[in-house]
Amino acid sequence: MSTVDHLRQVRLGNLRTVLLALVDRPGSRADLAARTGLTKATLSNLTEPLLAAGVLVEDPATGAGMGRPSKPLRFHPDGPVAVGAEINVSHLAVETLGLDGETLSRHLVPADIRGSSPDEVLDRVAELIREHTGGRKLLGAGLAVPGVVHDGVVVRAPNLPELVGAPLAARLGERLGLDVELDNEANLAALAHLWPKHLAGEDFVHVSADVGIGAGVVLNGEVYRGASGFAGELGHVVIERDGELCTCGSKGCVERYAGLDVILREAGRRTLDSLHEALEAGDARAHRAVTQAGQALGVGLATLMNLFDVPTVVLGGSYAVLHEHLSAAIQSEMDTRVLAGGERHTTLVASPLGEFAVVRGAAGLVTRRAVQQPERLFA
Amino acid sequence: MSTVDHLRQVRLGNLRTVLLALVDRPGSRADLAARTGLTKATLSNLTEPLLAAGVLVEDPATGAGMGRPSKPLRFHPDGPVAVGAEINVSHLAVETLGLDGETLSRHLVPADIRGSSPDEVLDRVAELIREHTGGRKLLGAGLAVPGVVHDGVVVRAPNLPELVGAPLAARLGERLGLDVELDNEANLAALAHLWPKHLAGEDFVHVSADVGIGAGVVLNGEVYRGASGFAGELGHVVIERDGELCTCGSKGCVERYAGLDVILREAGRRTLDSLHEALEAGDARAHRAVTQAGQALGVGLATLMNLFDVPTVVLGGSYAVLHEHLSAAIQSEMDTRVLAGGERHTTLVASPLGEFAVVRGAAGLVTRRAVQQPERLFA
DNA sequence: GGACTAAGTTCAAGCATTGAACGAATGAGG
DNA sequence: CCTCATTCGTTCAATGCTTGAACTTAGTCC
Repeated sequence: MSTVDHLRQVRLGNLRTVLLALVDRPGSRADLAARTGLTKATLSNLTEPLLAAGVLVEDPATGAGMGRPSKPLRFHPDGPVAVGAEINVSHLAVETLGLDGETLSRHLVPADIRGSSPDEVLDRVAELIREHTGGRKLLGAGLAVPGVVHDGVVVRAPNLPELVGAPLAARLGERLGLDVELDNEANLAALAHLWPKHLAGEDFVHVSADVGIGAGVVLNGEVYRGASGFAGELGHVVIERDGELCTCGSKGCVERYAGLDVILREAGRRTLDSLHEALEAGDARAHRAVTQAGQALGVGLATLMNLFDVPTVVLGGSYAVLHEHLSAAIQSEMDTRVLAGGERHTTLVASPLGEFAVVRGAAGLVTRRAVQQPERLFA
Repeated sequence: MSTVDHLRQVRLGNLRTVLLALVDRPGSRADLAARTGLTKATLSNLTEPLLAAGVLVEDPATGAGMGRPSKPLRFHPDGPVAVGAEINVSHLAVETLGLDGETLSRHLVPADIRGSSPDEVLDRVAELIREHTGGRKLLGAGLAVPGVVHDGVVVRAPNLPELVGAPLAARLGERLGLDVELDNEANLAALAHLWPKHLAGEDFVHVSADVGIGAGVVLNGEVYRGASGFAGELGHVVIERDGELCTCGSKGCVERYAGLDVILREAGRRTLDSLHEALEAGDARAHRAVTQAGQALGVGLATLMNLFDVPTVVLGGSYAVLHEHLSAAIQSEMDTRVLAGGERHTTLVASPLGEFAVVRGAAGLVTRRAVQQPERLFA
């Protein structure tokens, strides 16, 4: 720690507070001072370099009352942006996100990834990113994969085993000349519900079924990843100790009863769309399949909630599509199995984000870091 | 924030760092400067008021080499101390703990609490505390109860329902004229393995069976309590969705298979001691009972580890007593059911703390807060 | 006894925030 | 049109923390 490092930390902390307030909504220096608890003097001082760096812009004065009109500050529309990318079994996706939380562009392209080498996949991802972010200054990239990630490397990916072991973050970083952060799709889908806008509170679990079942756990406003990235493996919560054998080696895992493949098979359908149509048409077999899955998922979620004590469950991915037909069974199991103290409720909601939740989270990883480590904005 | 509050925060933060270093072990100003990264000048400055307040003492110079001999600083043996108390179904306990982590006294008295009113119980606790802390300056008290705590109130206590709803922390505080912190015995037993000494790393679960089964979860060096204090309810993790009905309303909870009462019943024994003797003597029925419990507990723990991703499980309470006969079954279930990536291991150890883990944790709550909020030491 | 070494203290310098005073820009009222 | 009230934004001296270098102290080594 050099002489002034401590003071510098204070400044960076205040800068973070100001940026967080601006993510919430634009505001004049005086308004931001009131909202952050800092003084007007400090706000002038802190925002000056951000304006100079082109991160913020000053809007023309708005004279909507007495006194000198304020000049609201907001993120510069041509300022630096973040890009998120998603690698999945059957598609690639990219999204560009501004610091203000606005989506600038999003694209999803079908792609059969299975069998491709990591380098082939990364080439396509890099191309896709370059294609859709031309000209903008990039803060960095977030990359989502369907697997467990630790230290920038995929350590488990039952559905895309080719990716295991390769330093994807570093390799994509080389291709793009950017910092790249790699994370699990479940964690990123959860992050998308937390940043840049709180869509489900500060404590919740986001559950989705795409290939396996993944839960992204948000505790105290932070995605919880565990000591080695394996946290939130809801798919391998045991609900029947002597139940069906799972690919993971255990028995009776939730995934064997509530995985999307199981639901489709039991319902006698090939695709999620076809299943959804059948449900809307009142097909009994489809309803039975979904109800059974909901019950299994509800048992697993009840266990999760008794361990994590989070009040809210967000259904995402395929579960969000099915939620009208799925929620009752889940809720019923949770109601009887989650410990309740007094007025405690468990809330079950469907994600308002569509199929772009994961990429949005990937991009959010980057904008969030930029705000939390504001020194990066001046680089 | 007033003018100098930011600077004061820096100072308090440094004070905390220094105190943490001293909890680790005593040291001279120069040594502490090296360990904390602060300068000798700052260390002189920070420790001066602590010496003046009688929190620290300066030992006589130790001339063990060249140069001016150092005068090690350590916590004053007559300085302020913390007291912990435990209310349980069949006993009360108190422990006095110094800031240096040394136990000054500990007492456990059998007591049948069931049926007593909260005020009666608190009277006895207060008397016990006064009796065993005479003359020492107290930093505060920690109080452990076998139940879920939220905001200083017990909100669930299946085994001591009388305590539910009463503001125990405030009431004991009035009696003693001290700040009192209330917490769950499972959380406090876990804390005792974390503070003042790390006995099991920064991430672990402490599991104990006294009446129910409680898990204290430590994530990133902090006890995780959840949004409303219900976190870590391992006893109500479901291992058989259609299993035995539990008092909580659910079915197939771990507690119905691995609770101490179940083990004793299945083993045909009345007390833990008698069970232990039978196990040592090679009694087959006792071994079967313990093995079955271990299997059930192992399934629940595997689920917990797949959700929290902590590397270590500490067996405490009755489980610690039985661990030689219990561990194999638990470990076997965990080995097949916990997801593993590469070199990941799950470590299962017995708590080195005896029956005083809970009170020690209760007292630790107070010394820990004193170190983390050093301004309290000057009050 | 003198040189050497390391511990602890003193002190001017540096720096982010603050609050008060000040300047700027507008609306209200006569 | 002019003045006053009002609010926004800037300037500036003061504050109090850590720092590093210089200094003092208290021992060992030869």
